[in-house]
Amino acid sequence: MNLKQLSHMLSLSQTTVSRALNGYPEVAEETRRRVMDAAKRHGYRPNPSARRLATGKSGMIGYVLPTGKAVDIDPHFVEFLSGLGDYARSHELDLVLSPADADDQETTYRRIVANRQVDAVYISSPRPADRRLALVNTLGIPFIVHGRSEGFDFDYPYLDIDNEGAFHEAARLMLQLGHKRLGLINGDDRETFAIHRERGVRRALAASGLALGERHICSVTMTEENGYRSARRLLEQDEPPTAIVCSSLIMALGVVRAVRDLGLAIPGDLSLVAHDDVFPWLRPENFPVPLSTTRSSIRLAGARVAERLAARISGLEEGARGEVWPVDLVVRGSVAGAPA
Amino acid sequence: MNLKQLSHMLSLSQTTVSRALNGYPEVAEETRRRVMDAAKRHGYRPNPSARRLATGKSGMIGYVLPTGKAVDIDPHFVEFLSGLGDYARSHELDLVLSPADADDQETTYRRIVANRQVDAVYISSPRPADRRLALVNTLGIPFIVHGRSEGFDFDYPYLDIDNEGAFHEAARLMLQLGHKRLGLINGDDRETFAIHRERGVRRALAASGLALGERHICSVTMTEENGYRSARRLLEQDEPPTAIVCSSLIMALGVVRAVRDLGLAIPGDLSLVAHDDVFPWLRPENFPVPLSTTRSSIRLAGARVAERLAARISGLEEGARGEVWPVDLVVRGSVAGAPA
DNA sequence: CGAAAAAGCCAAAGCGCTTTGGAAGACTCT
DNA sequence: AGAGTCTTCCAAAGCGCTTTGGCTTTTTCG
Repeated sequence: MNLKQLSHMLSLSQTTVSRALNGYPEVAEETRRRVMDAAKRHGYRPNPSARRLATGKSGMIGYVLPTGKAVDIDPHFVEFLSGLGDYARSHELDLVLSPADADDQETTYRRIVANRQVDAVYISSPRPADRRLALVNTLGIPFIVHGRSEGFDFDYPYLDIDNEGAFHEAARLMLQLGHKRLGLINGDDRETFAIHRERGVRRALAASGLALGERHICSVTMTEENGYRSARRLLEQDEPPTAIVCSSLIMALGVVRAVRDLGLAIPGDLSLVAHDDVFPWLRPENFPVPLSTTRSSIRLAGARVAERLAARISGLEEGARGEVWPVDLVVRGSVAGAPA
Repeated sequence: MNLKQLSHMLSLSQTTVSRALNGYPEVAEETRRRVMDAAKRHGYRPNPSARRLATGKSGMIGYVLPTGKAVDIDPHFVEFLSGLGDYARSHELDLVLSPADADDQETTYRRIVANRQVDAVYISSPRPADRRLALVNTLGIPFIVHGRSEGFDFDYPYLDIDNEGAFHEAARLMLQLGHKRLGLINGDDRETFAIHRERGVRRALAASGLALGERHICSVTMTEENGYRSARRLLEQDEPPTAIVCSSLIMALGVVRAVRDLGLAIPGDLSLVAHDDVFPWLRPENFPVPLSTTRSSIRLAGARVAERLAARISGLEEGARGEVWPVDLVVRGSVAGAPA
């Protein structure tokens, strides 16, 4: 059932039927009703390919997926996706993932924009002066960044959590408990979120006249194994930290294992806080010692990004609005006063 | 730069240029070269929307993503996606995720097929007599199932691992080590993979004249917490199992925690084997006691599914070929002889 | 050498929608 | 009543590609 058939059986022109369906004003109310009614009754749905060709709009949002033999997709992605999908579903938005060589995403961005394959894109895990950001900005496709970049002379729309504030609070808590030597097990410090977190910790320390030495920072991809290695590196030096702030629950697993291997105890010998993106399958309260966390649901962020993308596509949102969500600090059993 | 312009500057008809580019035979070799050359030089790329409208082919593969407030996307998905994307990239295939109400995916399948939004789809986590499978089968869109269903009177193309064989081997190993009481911590037993795994364990036990009682089976969604609860349930009964086979590494984390909470030891009091889908961020060799696993890379499966989908789209693969991958049994420190 | 077959190219008709530029009729206003 | 203004609808022109059917020109072969 296509427009031609439908308009023919209504004895109307395609023009009128099309306008009636798309809510244009120049069609009589009664006619519109007739059309809408017939469309529903016959289950007419405009062919998206045709509509796309005519309008250039696709009704889809895009994401360029970096891939490669050595590239692992972040497990956070799936949670973000849950939220995104949840919103997108209720608005009949589809998401197209365009896999790209991790080292050459530009080609892919250019392609999907030139081809008008999607109406908007989102960018995640941005770095300072991220080239993708500059690119989509000049390409002129609506977009939203999940996270933040730095060092641009233009503003851009983003959704981020207050990473600096969160880690500032976490570190401050440790300091208040009397800890003097803090360790930071961070994610890849080429990404802005990690930079912000480190900044937060440094700021808290500075306020107490302390500093964060190079040997008290680890910056690694967030795997259990790296959590373990980092913890050992931190804890096996002279004057090891008595408190650690860690960028992910998965790494925290490794930290806990290392602590145990070293014959230490949490929170007796080491206080631990980790960032929790709220995975359904791994919960901080279920750690051997319930884990204190800075918590922010990445899933909600996904939903919000979808919502804002939809708003941008339909012109409801404009400009470079940045949105920063506060982060909860949830204190559980894994923190205590500094050992004597 | 579109076809019209390109053909005009070559003084050829659109027909010829189109044919030259798409490898049709009725064009002279020299002409084809000229065309290809000019196309490359001017960076001509056919507009996919137009091509779609004309051919009905979209160059994308689809996946219907079940969503909902209470629906969690499986973390395995992201690994599968890595593989899929890796292959898709090299073939300029995009993946479109169509979010659907988890309780009504049929509408979405019908939509993407009717709209010809994608050339093929894949289905994951199938259940016995899975309705999605029957649906896409009748809708006539090329598809591949990742996993298997059961109870249909038609065959279908799939890629699955030998879940039954894997868990049969795992259980047999336990039996050979003298264990008499086995526990199974399985995934959701409405899904075929879980059924197959249970079947494998039962078969191994039966061969030794043993059976798997209801109280020795847990069937739960695969979270750390459920792993913990299941392990406690199994281990706190009279005559608890001395060996457990577990369906995922994530649950195994919970099992390990439970064992520790109960003051037991692995492998002294309990032998443990879990299935490993090969996540980059959680590795069995890094468990407190290196974990024995049945191992199969879900990422490779993703790549293979993409490959086969591409083959189906281009007509290279036909029929209902099923492909079952063997599973490695990797023995590490977490298994030992049954306690006296 | 002439007829038949093959090779090489093209004009034009779709694919199914949106949108432009009117046109006809109804209504308002002087 | 006639001019001007809305209102409501329509024919037709795209959007950029593929594909059908046909038309020349060249090659093949008895």
